[in-house]
Amino acid sequence: MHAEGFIPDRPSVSSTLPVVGDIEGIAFGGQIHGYVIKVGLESDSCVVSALIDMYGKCRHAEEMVRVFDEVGWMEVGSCNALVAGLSRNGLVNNALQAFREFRGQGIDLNVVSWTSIVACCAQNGKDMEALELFREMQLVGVEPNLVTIPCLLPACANIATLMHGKSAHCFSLRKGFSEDVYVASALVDMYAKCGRIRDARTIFDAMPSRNVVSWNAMMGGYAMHGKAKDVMELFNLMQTSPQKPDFITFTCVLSACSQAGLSGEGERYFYKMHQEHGIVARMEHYACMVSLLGRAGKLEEAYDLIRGMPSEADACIWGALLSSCRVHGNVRLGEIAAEKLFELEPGNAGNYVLLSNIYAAKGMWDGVDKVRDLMKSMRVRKNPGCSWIEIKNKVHMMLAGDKSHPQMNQIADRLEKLSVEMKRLGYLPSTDFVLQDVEEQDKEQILCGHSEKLAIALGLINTSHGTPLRVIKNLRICGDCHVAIKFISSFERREIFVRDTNRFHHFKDGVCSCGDYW
DNA sequence: GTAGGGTTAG
Repeated sequence: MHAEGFIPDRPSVSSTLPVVGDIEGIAFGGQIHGYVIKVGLESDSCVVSALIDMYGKCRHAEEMVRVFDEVGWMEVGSCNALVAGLSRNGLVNNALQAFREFRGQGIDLNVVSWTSIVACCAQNGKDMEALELFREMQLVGVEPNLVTIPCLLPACANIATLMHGKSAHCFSLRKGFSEDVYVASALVDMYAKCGRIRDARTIFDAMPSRNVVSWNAMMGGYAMHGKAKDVMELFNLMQTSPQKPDFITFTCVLSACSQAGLSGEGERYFYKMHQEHGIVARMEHYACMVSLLGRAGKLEEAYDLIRGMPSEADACIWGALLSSCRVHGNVRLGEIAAEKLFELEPGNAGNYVLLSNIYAAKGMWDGVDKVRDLMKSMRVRKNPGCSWIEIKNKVHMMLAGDKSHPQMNQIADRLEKLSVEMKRLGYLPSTDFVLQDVEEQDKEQILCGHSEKLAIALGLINTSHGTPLRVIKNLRICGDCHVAIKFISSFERREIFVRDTNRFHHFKDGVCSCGDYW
């Protein structure tokens, strides 16, 4: 425009800035900001919103806030841009604080404002807050729209609250939103993560149009449920559709192969990804491949792959190697991986726990002690285990060792009876999974207090015979609990789904869908 | 003719 002698005005500036933000071109964005001041557009509301958006997208949060503060007045558009910008920069608490302030100031917040804050919470691990704000927006008379729903659904999916997810689904059906590709893709994801993989597929099949996210959500769901065959079938079906797979599609395919132990298949996909689809392998793909080879027992090959990588391996990759070493009891490579991980993420307790489990499985107690001392000196504490179960539309949260649940006496009774029955059938408590420095008999007690066992006992007490139980855990499932739940699924004749940080374990008739490798 | 909110993995 400049070259041709035109003078950019308000609309030209307002429509150029978001593009600058999208490509993170702060140098150009700063120039436009200078131009805005020069020609006196700095108090135009559209221009201000666009500037805030641009600085937010370019990760210049301080400058973003400065622009907002300097205007001297508040208007809903720039407030919305600020909340979104804070959220995008991971400043959740600031976003929540700003939002409360806007409400206090009597700003007339609209559906965009409320959707932004719901999205902010859902994207930053504040799932309960997202649900609460969604309820509140309706209480104050702001009607959720087509965009609000896919912002809310990931929160339902994260904490697996089928009740809230279903209610958002019903809302979408009533409002005619359910065929929107964003809404439907988010529904597929939500149902899959709530353990309802078949419902997810029903939604997927009914979609009038699908984009790559829809396909990925469905394949990711199958992968999480350990259904590698379905992932590959869907991948083939996708080839006949107009949608091209992207790098996420391949993480789904590769992780599915890894879960199912299909190392040959996985290696072929890894090759095809580059050769036939022109997708360059990222860290995530290497992590899948390491896990794929490692879980198949090819630990040396996995280590070779890491050493042959074009760039330094990240924590996900070393973590995949360490997990595989835990599965196959490889102390040497486990120590190598752990050393890297202690360097890359010294505060991550999970890595110490894995290494300790490797030592414990080999009876190397001095190793176990060494890890415990290291954790002490690094001031790393094991995250408390936490499990949820939804029973009759109420979510119950159980913390490891917590005795505060109102039905605690019944839970303890039930666990005692389960323990007797399991031992009769040959269960031996695996006290190796207890990392604390306590007496052997106390270890068994600690295992009984694991959150997943508490949640399952609660579910058994409060649901009728034969009802499937669905439990979500914040950490990887404990090895002793995994054994115990297999027994329970068998003699209680219950299907039990446990979603841990990685995947679903579907226990039925004494076996688990993961085939005991995870 | 202009700004501000959207789903997927590891």
